[in-house]
Amino acid sequence: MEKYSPQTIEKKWQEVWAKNDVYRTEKDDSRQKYYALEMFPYPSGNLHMGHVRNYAIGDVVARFKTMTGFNVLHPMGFDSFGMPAENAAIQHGVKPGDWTYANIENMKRQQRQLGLSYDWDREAITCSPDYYRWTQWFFELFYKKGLAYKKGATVNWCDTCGTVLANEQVIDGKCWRCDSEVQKKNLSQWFFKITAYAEELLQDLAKLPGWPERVKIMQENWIGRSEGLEFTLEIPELGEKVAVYTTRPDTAFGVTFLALAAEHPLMEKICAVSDKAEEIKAFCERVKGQSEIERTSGEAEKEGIFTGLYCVNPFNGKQVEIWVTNYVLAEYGTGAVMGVPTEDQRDWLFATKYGIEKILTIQPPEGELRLEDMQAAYVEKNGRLINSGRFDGMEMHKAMGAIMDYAEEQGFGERKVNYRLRDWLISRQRYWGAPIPIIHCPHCGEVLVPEEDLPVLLPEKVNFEQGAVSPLAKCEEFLRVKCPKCGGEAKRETDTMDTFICSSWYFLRYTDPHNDKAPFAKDKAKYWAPVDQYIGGIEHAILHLLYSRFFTKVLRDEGLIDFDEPFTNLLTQGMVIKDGAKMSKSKGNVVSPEDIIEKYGADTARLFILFAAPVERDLEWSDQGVEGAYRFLSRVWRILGQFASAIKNAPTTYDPTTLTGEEKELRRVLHLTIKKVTEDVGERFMFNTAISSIMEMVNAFYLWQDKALNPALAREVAESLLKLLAPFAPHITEELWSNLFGEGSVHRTKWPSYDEASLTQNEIEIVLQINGKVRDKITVPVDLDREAMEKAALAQPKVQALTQGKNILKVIAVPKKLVNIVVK
RNA sequence: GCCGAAGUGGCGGAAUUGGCAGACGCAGCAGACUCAAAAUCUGCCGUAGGCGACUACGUGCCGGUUCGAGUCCGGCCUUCGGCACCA
Repeated sequence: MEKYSPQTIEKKWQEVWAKNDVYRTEKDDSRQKYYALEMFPYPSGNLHMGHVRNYAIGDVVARFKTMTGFNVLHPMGFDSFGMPAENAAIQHGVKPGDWTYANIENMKRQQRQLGLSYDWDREAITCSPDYYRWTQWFFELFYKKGLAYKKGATVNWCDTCGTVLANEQVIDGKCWRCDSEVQKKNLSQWFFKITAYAEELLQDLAKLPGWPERVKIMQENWIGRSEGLEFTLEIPELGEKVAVYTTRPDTAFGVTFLALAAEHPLMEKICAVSDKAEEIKAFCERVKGQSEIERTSGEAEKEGIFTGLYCVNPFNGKQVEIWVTNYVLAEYGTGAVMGVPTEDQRDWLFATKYGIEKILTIQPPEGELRLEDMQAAYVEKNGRLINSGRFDGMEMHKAMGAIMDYAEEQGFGERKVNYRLRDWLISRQRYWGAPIPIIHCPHCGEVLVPEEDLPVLLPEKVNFEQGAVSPLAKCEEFLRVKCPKCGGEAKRETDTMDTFICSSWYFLRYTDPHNDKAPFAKDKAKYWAPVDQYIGGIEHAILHLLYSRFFTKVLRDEGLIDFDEPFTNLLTQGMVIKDGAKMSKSKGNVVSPEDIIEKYGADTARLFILFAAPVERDLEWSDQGVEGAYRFLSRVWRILGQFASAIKNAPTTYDPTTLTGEEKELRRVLHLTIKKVTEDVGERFMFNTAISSIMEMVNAFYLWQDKALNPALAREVAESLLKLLAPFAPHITEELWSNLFGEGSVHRTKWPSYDEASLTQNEIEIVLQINGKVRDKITVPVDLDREAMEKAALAQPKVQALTQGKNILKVIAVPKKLVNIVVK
């Protein structure tokens, strides 16, 4: 027999599969669909192990679902706009498109080497004009629906990348991609109004039982809904009112100062009348210069400056000092906060530092708080009100409602729901993105590019010079355009779109990838979408998944699709770790998938990655573990080779009752394995235990290597073994299938079912415990009842010896499991 | 600080509903085969004590519930991930 040679057989079958188009999928209303999707990659140049893990998991799901009878959609594409392509252009003079497409070709080659069951005919590449035409079309849709708008904003600016970053893309004050310090800059920017869907994005998390709880919690926290009271305080000296938002209206009588953000709109008027105007201006400038991270860091010192002005607390008429501070954010709430030192720890620290008055307004249920003894604010949410006028003595939760009622009756406040979520800043001052299809006309203002003129193509001839301005803004040929409305000279918008927009709808494009009349046909999307199983890294738990959910809801409201949520089930895979740290070039612990494939083959790489850890947990890479996976596949190769001639000549059907006892046991193990693998793959996503049970079955098969085995049973074992292993190791199983059974592909066979009757055993080993400790084991008939079990247990010599002279208090018998004798 | 996840042999991990802790694999040890090595096959492999049948201990720590706890409850500790002055 020939030796197992993955290099030869893998290449051979990949060519056969490609030639015969075996993974091509078509809409078929007579069959139930299943949409399996892995997050598409950015074409950085090479696959890493994280990709391999992602695709291996997805491929098992897709192949398993195909074998169990579903019409499976399993596509792949590339999220191919983005900065690295532009950086390559700047640094090496390569065109971003050339660089990107070369990388795509290389990564596709590596994906093909893995033997993944993709329908490549459905490939979506976001930087292709056929694709971004529709990304622009969606922008126009959002614009027409009032969900895309422009506003001046203080934005996060990354000097290295020369672009604006969304708040969500700033990590620790640094650019999420290049890691350099983020600055503040004021620019006019395009936004998508995701906040219009805040409530639904929050509520609909309940419609996602197939999502990991932790992901839903992260999204919930990100949306950050709070209920509270917004009320206004008068500033008599200015003849103005200032609004504050609070989630603790019960503390409203304890307000002793008002804290304003440095960016607050009233600042100018305050400076006009304050005799400390210069100081205040200087303070505000300094605070604005600080990065958001500096201002919001937990360690940062709370700072402020008294404006010399006062406002009036409408609840008790008390005069309240107005301060400007560094710890109040302009973007959240109203940019002004009521300061209650006794019941908010930040306010406590601030008031203590600057000697501001403190008024205690809540007493805990037990004991008495005294201001002079307090070392920190009382932040517990229970107690009764004091120093709060008519609300004195009221339980605080009741008081919240009563105080809000009062504010609404008096007309100076109203209940309000606030969200932490901010609108999505989509403008990028970059070249390598989808151009925003807007024309700025001196007469007509903002004009959408007519639909028939889409796509707005990226110009080929552009200069890439290091600098902060987008190459598009310097490209005359792109810039100059006639106004579609009046025909006069006009200028194109030069901002491009955040790449998260491209990836917010790609799963819909896969359902109808070649459509040039629409982003997708409604009937095709209706058949295939939503995605049944989405698989990807936890790092996308918020941004990508939230944006895709937002897109889905807008498209649903437009009538393009008829479902609320894009991804019915979500699987978040763990990272691939080596030597205790995530694989990365800087740490020098990278293992190249191509090297592993070259040495052991794709089947080994896939099998190891799926066997070494449960999919949701981090996976520690082990070169020796890879060896083990290779040894296992070689074992399968050898044992099936050994039985090959017997299997080929064996009858296809037989009567299992004619088997010998030992043969029946082998058949029992086989059917037990079928049951286990079916459940582990189909219901639990426990691929590691599925593989281990296949290994156990192969071990049982191995015991027969030198013995005569019923050839029909050998055939049944071989057939089922290859089918069970096929989703994990598609090449070796296809080769062996072809060798043993001739025509047809193992991947087009029906998943094996198990014979319940074969699983039953006549006898079973049960455990005998005394006081919960295992003392003996006996073999009994499987259907023995409790009473007989007790009797059998008590008759055991060892049990008798150990219970001699002791009181038997109780005997617990659990059929098929154990007997526990409680003695004293 | 808040939220979330995890903690089991030398290592990765298993134990699905409260019922034999350590499946499967890796590493290690011994043997078979071989002139020899590799490959392969077989056996052993939690800790301590014992020649041994065996005994005691053992799932991060302390307590509880239960005939019985890795699993449930209460309180801690550690590690990892996310968020972090959100009013």
